[in-house]
Amino acid sequence: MPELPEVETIRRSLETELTWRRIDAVEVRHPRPVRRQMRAADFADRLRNRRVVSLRRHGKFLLFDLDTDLVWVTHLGMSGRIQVADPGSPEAKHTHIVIGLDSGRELRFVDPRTFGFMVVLTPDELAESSLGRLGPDAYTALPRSRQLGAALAGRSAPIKALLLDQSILAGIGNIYADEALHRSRLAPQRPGGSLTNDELKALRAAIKVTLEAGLRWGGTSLDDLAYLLPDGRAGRYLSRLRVYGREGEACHRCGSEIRRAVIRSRSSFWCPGCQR
DNA sequence: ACCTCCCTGGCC
DNA sequence: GGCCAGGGAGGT
Repeated sequence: MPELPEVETIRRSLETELTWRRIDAVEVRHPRPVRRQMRAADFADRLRNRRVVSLRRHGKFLLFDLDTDLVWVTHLGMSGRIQVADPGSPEAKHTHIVIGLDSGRELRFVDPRTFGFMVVLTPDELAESSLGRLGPDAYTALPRSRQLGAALAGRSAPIKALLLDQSILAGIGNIYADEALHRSRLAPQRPGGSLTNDELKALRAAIKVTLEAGLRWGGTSLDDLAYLLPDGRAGRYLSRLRVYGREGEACHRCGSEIRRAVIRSRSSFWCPGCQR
């Protein structure tokens, strides 16, 4: 499940393949991935003959700037993958969108669960979209602990739920939220507004270190391989996870048994021994 | 601020 | 055959 480190890894690996490439052909085979396009036909019409100028990311959203003022937005959802391949090479099941490039290669959007989407937006549409309500990027614009505290002040919701709220911080998902909380020794159930200044500092530092670690290892590919790099390689952070998916195993820090609980209908893993 | 739904592959 | 994974939109 692509979170910030996975999406950033994908963005970086696409940069050489896409920058200044012209889009020659657009084939949409399944309507659902373009559901966010107000007029479905706009997707292909707005992409065709445009060049990709730059590749940006905000939270889990990929933003490809075109040589007009249009922005090609991609969200990978739960199971979305972007592949760049030679036309005619074997296609993955659930290849929903195929975009031909003037390099002779093609970009394929593959997404079994179809939670992901692609859409091409004008600046106005972009501002009005959910991207306009995104909080600061958790990696490139991580707020100081003071600002983080201000955002969490008065909130009784569990800190785990607030870390997943993209309007507070953009880019953290279920895995990195649990990992950052373990690093900061905070229990996921703690009310967001209950964190002391020292705890806020620890949390901020933990978010930074956790995202950097994820990035360094190319992100987390779970056993389902829902997330893979565009060249098909897997991220290698899975074996370094400290709590996520480790229910019943020993905490590397204190030896206690990792527990799992459902918080806001999401699995949370934490160590009752060293997270308070 | 919270709940439900969307979707398929994989596993029991 | 049924359940689980879960990001984000939309509704209340």
